[in-house]
Amino acid sequence: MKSDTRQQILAASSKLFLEGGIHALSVRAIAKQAGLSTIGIYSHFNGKQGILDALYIEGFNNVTQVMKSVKEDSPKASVLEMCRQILDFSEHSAAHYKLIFGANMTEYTPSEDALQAAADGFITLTKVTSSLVEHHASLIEKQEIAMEIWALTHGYIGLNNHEISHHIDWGNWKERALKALATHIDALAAR
Amino acid sequence: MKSDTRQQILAASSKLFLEGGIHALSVRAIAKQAGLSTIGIYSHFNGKQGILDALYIEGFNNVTQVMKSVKEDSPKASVLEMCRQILDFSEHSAAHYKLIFGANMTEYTPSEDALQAAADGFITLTKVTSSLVEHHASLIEKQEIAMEIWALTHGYIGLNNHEISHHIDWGNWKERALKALATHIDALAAR
DNA sequence: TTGACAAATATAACAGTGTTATAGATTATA
DNA sequence: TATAATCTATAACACTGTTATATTTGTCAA
Repeated sequence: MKSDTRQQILAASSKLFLEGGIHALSVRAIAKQAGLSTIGIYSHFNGKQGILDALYIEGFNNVTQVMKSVKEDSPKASVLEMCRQILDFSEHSAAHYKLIFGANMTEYTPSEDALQAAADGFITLTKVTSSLVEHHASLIEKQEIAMEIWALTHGYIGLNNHEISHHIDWGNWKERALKALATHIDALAAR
Repeated sequence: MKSDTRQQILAASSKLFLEGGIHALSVRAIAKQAGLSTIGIYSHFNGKQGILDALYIEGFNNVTQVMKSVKEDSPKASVLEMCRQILDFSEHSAAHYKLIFGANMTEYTPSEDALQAAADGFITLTKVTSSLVEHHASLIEKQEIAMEIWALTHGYIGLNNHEISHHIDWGNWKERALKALATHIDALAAR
């Protein structure tokens, strides 16, 4: 098996994906872009599923890396900066964002390996948000905080991506999201 | 044009949709379920688009109706009850929920009529959440509150629908969402 | 009532989708 | 070098939404 073929297919897939999103990823388009026939997509990947898994893993690895690189002076500042990075990611890597956070709206179901990448992402998020609570807080408490930050962050992204955001005063939505997050983080401290 | 045909097609579409979600809605499946050929889907509706629009409008009308029916003793109780209803809706009418809030993840783009139903839904949400602020607050301020409540509510639903929710302690997610919403509502009052 | 025309509907055909089957080419091994 | 194994191209399959063509049904005027 030529590992070069696998790489060619992956590169072609990435190019199409970044240019046209998930819907540009037909097996014929990938094969044409790679200068090959479609059969390699089945032998080197698990068909279309394997292509999407590879991109899903890439997407989560990217956002997880971004979360890990956050270094601010205070817990609150760190969490807010991480959320800002996620908000930015949802725009700069919209195709990846839609794939990794919108899969449940489509017929794609991530593989176990892909889900592991998602779980690692949530673990990273939990580590960063954990700084908002005391060190002896239980794992469940820490995950609860992470869920709240996750929900508010991705909720704002969901609203940004929904058509009704064009019908309301949506001017500087990221600053609004961060303000809401700051409000919520302060409230967590007082809870 | 027989309006009976239109109703047959709509009834068949609804049945398939409620049983199998959006992916059960091929034009051939709809036609077979209705005991007709596919052509009526194009003449009575605008093809597949028109079917999805009709279901989208129905979905938003349903959730908007639910929001309007909330009557509690206090602004906070009313908003929380409304959010509880939305959380329930996301489970009991999962197909509708995914269609109306997940459209941007798929290739379906709602028509202008469908978007009007979505906008009406947001207006209703804003009316209910407006009770959390003073009467003389500006429309922009009221929409900002509505956005925050929208984001936190749908953010939790998004987490519930994401595969990672199976990898964390997600026990009673609705109570957790409502607790986070209560925390946020209290913080809004103090802001 | 009949015939012409319009509207509605059935069926066929088209171009696209992911996947599998078959054929052919290339590589590895004895 | 010959054979077997592996890889890849191509064809075929069943499905998708849509349009084209054919047929049936309904309407209206003479």
